[in-house]
Amino acid sequence: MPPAARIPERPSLDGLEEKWTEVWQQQGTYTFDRERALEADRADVFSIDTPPPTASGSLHMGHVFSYTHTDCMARYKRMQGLNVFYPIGWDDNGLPTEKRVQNYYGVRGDAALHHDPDFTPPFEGNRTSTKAADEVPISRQNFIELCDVLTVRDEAAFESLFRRMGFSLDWSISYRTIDDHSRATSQQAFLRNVRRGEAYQSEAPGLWDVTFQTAVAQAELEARDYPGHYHRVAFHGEAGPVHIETTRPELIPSVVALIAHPDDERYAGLFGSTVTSPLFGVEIPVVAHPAAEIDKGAGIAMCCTFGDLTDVLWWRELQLPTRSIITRNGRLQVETPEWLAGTAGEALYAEKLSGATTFAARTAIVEALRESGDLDGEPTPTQRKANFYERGERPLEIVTTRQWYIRNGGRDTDLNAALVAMGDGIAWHPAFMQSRYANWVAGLNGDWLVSRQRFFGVPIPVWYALDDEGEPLWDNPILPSEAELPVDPAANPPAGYEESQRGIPGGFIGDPDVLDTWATSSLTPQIAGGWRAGGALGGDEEGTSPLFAKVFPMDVRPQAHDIIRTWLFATLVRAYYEHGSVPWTNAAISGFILDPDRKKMSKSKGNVVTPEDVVKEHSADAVRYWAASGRLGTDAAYDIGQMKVGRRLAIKILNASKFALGFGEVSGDLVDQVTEPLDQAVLAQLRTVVERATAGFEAWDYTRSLEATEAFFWSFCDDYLELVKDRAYGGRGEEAAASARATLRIALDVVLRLLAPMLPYVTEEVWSWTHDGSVHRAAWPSVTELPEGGDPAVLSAVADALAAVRKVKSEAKVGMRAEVKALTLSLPEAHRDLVGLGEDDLRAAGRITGELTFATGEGTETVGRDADLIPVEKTPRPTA
RNA sequence: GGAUGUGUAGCUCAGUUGGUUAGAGCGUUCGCUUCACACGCGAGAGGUCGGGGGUUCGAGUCCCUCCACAUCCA
Repeated sequence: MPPAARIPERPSLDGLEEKWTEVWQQQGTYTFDRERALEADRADVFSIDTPPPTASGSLHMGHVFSYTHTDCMARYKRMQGLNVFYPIGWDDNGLPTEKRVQNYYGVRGDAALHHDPDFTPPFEGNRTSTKAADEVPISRQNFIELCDVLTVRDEAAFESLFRRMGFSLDWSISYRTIDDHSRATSQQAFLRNVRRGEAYQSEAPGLWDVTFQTAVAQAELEARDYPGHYHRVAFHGEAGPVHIETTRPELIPSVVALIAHPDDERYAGLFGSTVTSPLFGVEIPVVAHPAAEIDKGAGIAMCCTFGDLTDVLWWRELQLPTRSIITRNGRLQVETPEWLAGTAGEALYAEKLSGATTFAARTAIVEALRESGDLDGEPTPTQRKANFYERGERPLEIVTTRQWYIRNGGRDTDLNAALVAMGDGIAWHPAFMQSRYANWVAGLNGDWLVSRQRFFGVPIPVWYALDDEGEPLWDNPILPSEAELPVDPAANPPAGYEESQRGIPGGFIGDPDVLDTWATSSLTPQIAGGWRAGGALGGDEEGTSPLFAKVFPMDVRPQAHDIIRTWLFATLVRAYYEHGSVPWTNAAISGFILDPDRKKMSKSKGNVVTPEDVVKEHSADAVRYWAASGRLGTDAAYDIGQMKVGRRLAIKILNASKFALGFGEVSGDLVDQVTEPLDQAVLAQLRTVVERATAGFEAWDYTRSLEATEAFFWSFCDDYLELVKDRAYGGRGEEAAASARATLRIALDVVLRLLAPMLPYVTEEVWSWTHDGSVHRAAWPSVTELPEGGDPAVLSAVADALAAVRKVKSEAKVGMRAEVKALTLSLPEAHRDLVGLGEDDLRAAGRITGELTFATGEGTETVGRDADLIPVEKTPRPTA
């Protein structure tokens, strides 16, 4: 079909997204070529460790922003001829999903309940109450089933948006972090960590969220201001009372020492002596430790097991006894602690503290302190920093539990240094992001806690044998073989046991916990790449898929900077252990989206806009244009204006292309037909544009590439197209017309390809008018396809002259169609011959019908004067 | 308090190793029905480059210092 027949009468952006999304899917435009990858070198593949979005409800502009950045690079690499491996995953396991399921269905997981095969949830997204008390407790398995249902539904909505945005993902390579393959991969990696000693279990005090009833890792912490009161409380020493100030008087029953700074002369005399606690009369030592802050409160602190992380530090370094009273549900333990037996406070504990919340216990203790006279003055309000789980609303408690850890350099300086050094094996975009990484790793102070007391996660693949007393043999966990994976120790017995032996002496128990979400998502390169064969990549191989070596280490990890400490770091740790290499050779770090007031967009601030509406209103190309205007590492403003600019650019591409292709057929070798100096000049300019656009992408700076092409395209439309219009219509003979038509076709062909990574829809539409294949599979433009020679200065000189003509008309307030009967152009000496080379085009574009004289002017500007203008006769508008 | 980044026109941003008169888009003002496009076209106004000091023949760019903002970590 000739182009003329394919070009629509009135080109429009409407419907392009539906049309091309469908075509791309049918034709497998973005399909990774597995066979080719297996036969070719690793360098033939460009593999992307796509961030799996958390499928917990809604997408935000940050997704659209960051995924567009990656997609621009993916499309560039594809046009460079690389076999692009661009999988898509969904991070559906973990607490966000559980919370969403809890709220959506009005249910709560309860490990003590049994599976109900006929269970119907009480609500379906129509819940009016959000009170925990109104949630129906259901079994672990029922809860997981609901998680599965809802995540699949959410993922479908995500997919629809991602397709509409034109992300060139290979939808046939997909995974969910909770699917069989991901669970097996995660468990396999964890078991290898266990067998090599990189993972271990430990019973230790750790941060605990009493709302979610789960342990929390350092990376999930958030320090927040939390209001409280300082209580000045007297401890009793031989030489009189010692006053401490505490915000947590309810922990007085668990006090194990009073601690002051070794240089603090106020307390020097007390070090080595003992005091007794108020109300309870427990004898405790007064000791020195440099972590005590001289200028904080009274300068002497009570160390409890455990009020905060400093208590843990003192307890460990000073080898203090353990007197824990806070339990996993955040309440004080019911039994009166043994160290209080026979004390004055034994009755107080039994009557007022047993099973109390920390809040109630505080009230009871303060009241008792008042009565006993140990409270000095009234409590004074204070703001203190308290540790919160990032998704929690109550301060974390510290509870001693048995948990699994993966060594991450937090307790081992050699390992720490090795992991920091791993950052050198990655090209960071932008480079300064590496210091954020190094900073975080160097500041770690504990290993990575991976046990989570939750439901919708990858089960820790471990059982424990029970001795004759029914006590677990913690030190010899029973591990499954890799062939058995995935396993669920809570549902199935280990090899050699019957399910009937669960929980009875001589039998076994399963580890009840699941792995931290990051412990699975830190393996996305392995999951997507087939480190453990199977899954999305298919294949019946055992062990590792042969494809893995062709995609790993991957070429790029795209992500935002807030999760360098979590996702990026964790992925590095796992690759270091399993492969001794970096997981990817580039890290492309996107910034955040800020609202017009420069505040980070977030749900809690209520300033979130939904991408679905934005895309519908402005078009995918327009939204992509906005996103591509944001450089890696730079926070960007949510800017509708920029989207409108993008939309205008897309429409301009449609209209200018229709025009440029509409002058008639071209045939034969186009390059040979370019004979006019002005035409050679525009192609010479275009050579520079190709170089700059390519250099931009090579430096991971798609924005620079876009700017270079866009600037060329606008002046191409405003100046070149106007200049050659008349000639292209045939105004000066067939050969001169052919030169213009060939040039327009050549230039458009190049420009469309240069813009294709950012504006996939409009470029594909226009490309289809003159080509059969997809522009997204076309070769990235090269300077060698453009004719050599040509002087770009010819075009700029003629364009300057045309601008001078326009200015004359504009200042005379006449239309651009006004005829010029006479004009003098004052211009730099060097421009005169250049303008002469395009004088006929200049005359046509400027409607210069009379005498045109040139004068040598000062400076570099071209100025028109002594103009004799004849305005166009205004024909009366037909009255309607 | 520490780390990292940012500060250029009313707004959003470019400005590569120091080198003519600091650029673009949006917005604004004026003008134009121009046979691809009024979702368009043309022309204009608008900046002591956060403050101060220094190096240099020359600084938006390099050094010092201060200020403000942002993110992460204490």
